[in-house]
Amino acid sequence: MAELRVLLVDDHPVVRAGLRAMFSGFEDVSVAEEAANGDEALRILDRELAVGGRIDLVLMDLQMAPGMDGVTATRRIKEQYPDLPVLVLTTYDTDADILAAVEAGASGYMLKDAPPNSIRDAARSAAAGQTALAPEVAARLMGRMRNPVPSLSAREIELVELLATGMSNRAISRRLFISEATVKTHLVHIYEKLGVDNRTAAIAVARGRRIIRS
Amino acid sequence: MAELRVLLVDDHPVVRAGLRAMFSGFEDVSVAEEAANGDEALRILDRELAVGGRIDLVLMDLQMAPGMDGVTATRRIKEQYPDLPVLVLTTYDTDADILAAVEAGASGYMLKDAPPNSIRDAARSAAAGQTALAPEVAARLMGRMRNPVPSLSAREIELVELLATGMSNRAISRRLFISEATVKTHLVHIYEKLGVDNRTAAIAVARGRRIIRS
DNA sequence: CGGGCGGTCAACCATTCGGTTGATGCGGTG
DNA sequence: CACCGCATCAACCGAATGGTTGACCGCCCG
Repeated sequence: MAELRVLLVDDHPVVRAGLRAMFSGFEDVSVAEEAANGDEALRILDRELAVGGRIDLVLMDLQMAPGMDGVTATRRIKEQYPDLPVLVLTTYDTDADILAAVEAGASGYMLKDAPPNSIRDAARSAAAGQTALAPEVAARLMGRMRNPVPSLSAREIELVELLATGMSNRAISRRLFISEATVKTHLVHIYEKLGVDNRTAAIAVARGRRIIRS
Repeated sequence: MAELRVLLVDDHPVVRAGLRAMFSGFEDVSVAEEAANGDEALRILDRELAVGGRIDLVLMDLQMAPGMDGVTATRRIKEQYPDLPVLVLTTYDTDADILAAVEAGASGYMLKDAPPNSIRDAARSAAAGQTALAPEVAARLMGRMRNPVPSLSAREIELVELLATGMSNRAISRRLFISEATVKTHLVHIYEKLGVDNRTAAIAVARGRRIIRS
């Protein structure tokens, strides 16, 4: 098989250097380009693919300080280049992050503290059109499948995330373009599922269960 | 000058590989050892320095998933090897992290998204006995000096910690053996100091400023 | 010693939140 | 098709929380 050409998207030069060093040990994978944020990644893809260049895989961090975040960048990339696989490589494995990445069209979800071999294997799988999930991530998804009762819906997780930022019901309703009544209905469902009876307790439980990032 | 021998402490293999790759470009700096957490770092130092080995600088991450965190590890290292400089290299630049690192005896505080040159220069400075601060970090410290943020009292911090567990005012009053009225008074003061107007926002701000640990 | 600060408490009122009932529409599944 | 889960909205009420005023005490510091 031809050499795999990868675009790295991560705001940390140190991480980019680490991945570059890691891949340099394999002859069938090479880092073709690097971007520090989503905007830069899109510019590189536009430029590179327009002139007949080749990129086989995007390695995407989710947390990026300034500019476009990883989820948005992933969504944009999949809109413009649906066949280009995007493998998320990040630090956290919360439900909120995983669901957002999957919904945005990611081909896989790996954690940065994984051993180099796993990351390399995941890159190859994703480039081959397969789905590559870290064991921890796969376990969380399986848990949601098997046991849908205690797990929140995607919309409810969205609510809890806003809850945790300290927003009032009114503020949340405006942010999500829904009525305050709907917010309250969602909250009641969330309280039931988490076994609590107020918002601060809901946040505490959601943090403990890694539904949202701590 | 003799070659600088560095101990890397970071739980991410990718980051360690990146730093190793970065330093490999300079002949006067080399990565002598790597540790994935604080315990491992201390074991390596004990073993290495006992047999006459040489370590000139510790590069320390603050966030490490399992085992000893970076601040504790730094404190322990400075207790046992006061002359061994520890340069903190982390992702976040919150006041509490910086102050905790400085209090623990760190010789400097750099951010991972800094350009490789800056990190290399900081490593050299720290090894030479100087203090190395990232520009962003220096700015935050200066800002605190000029414009001290109203800080919470010990009692108020106690309140916020209970708040974050999801307890009601009544529950808090019972836990602390004070009246509900007193709880409310404390909360009003906390809201003023943090610039918010409800409990969940207070928790969010306190987390953001690392007043309470997540 | 006087004033400031932190901690305690009370009474009062407005606002927000929690909880219920009931209802509509949509999409997937047996 | 009928059912069910999800998301949406409304009206209503009691409880909790937010905000204000005012007060007392102990401690430290100038």
